[in-house]
Amino acid sequence: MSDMSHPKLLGRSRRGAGAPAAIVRAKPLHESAAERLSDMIVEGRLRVGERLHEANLAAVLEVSRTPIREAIKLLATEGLVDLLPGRGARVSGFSVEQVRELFEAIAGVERNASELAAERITEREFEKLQRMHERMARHHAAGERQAYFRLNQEIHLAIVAAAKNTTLQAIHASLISRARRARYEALASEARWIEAMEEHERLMAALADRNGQLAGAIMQKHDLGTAAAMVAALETGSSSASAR
Amino acid sequence: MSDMSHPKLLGRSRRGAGAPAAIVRAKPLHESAAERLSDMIVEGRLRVGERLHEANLAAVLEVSRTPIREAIKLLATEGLVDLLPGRGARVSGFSVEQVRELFEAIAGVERNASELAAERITEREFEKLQRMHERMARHHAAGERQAYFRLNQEIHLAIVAAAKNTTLQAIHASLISRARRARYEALASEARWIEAMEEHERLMAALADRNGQLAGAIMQKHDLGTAAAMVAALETGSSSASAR
DNA sequence: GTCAAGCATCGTGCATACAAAATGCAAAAT
DNA sequence: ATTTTGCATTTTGTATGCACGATGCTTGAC
Repeated sequence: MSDMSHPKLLGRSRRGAGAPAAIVRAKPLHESAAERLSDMIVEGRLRVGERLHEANLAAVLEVSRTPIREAIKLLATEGLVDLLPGRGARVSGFSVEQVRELFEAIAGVERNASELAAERITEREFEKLQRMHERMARHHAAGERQAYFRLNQEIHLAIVAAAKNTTLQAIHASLISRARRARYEALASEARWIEAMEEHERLMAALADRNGQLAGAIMQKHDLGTAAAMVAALETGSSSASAR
Repeated sequence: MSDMSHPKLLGRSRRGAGAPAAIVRAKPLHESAAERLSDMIVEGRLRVGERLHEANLAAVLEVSRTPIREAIKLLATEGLVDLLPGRGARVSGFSVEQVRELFEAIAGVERNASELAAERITEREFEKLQRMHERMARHHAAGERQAYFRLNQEIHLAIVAAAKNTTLQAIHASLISRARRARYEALASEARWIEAMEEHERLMAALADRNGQLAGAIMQKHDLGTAAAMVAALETGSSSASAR
């Protein structure tokens, strides 16, 4: 690497020249850098155990080392990279055991959220959820996996949002972003295609009854099932490194 | 401010001269800076809503702005400060509502942890827990609040550790560190002195029986009780700002 | 007298410079 | 041949410089 494209004196020289009234909001560089790095890791362009060389990344992303360092620190708090003291950062490996832990935690959080959601969901929110659920069911019936999975994710997020607890929501978002990687590697979990749909049906029924305990229990079981499928896929595929 | 104590060429010059085999590990500046800032916020030396002026803090902590900036970013992920885009950081306010959310989340996590702990705790761990519990009971009986609360915290941590899920443990640690501030402001919660002890007794019994569901339920109720006491204390004291 | 525009000042965000630690390699000693 | 020690190089950690945006004050117009 180490090309000669020096960021030099450019950087953020121009702005506002393009769209006039567009509130671009000018996302700080360290933020977009973090997003791009996160994608690079999730998509496997940076492989497990690989070092995050600050100067290289700075050159690739065309910023200086400062925002790169800040971005790496952020990724570290998200668990995407391990920070070695004085020896830089590496893409963190995830063992099957760690994935199991992660999904166990997600299951717990989503159970709590489901219980609270059953108590606090508004009629309006519930109707919206119901519509999403129906759309998902149609995609399921049609065998449209991509759309099905996307809606599935959205529904989980909506339920957590309905719990009306931003702290819980933040924890959930963080865990889900970590799970992205595992999902990406094990693009399987599609074996659960059918049971998962049935569980969602029952979950919706429990929410309709505003039965928190039942909704929580179903959600937890649902998540643990997803986790098991994921772990199984990772264990057979087993191209992923463990590290640590 | 802006004193003339330039860090200049000193910094991390000497090492290893003192203790020979001591693995000092040389904590990076941004890390110790984060800890010191965190303490300053928790202890109220930096008040809610107050701006974190990078140059000032750099002078006070006798480092340059760079590690200060990195530390502030870390505090932001921990929720101790709010990051205004382009306008620096402020000590985040916590409304009573936010405290309620926080403790609701803690209650959920500790319930999950208790359930898992009941399944996974080793005999050895349980015995240690039992001894801690007994010591706590003695402090309780003797009216030694400080020691009582310290052991109380340790027991909660030990139970989470016994759940054998590092992800859950990390979430818990993060939430607890946020709760520190609320606890500091409302140094009350001491009204719960008695019920809390009874709940701990029942919790230990449930763990002894390896009854996860019961242990989880007790723990959650226990935490929600603590939360209610805390919120009540904050509402009467009500010197804390809300911000947002 | 109030409000707005312009200007001075301050502060953050990013870039870059520099020093110390870590790493790798080679040469020498065993 | 293997290991160790010293040196060169790479890379991180910290400091500082610089530019643009934000903030606040002054001055002028209505």
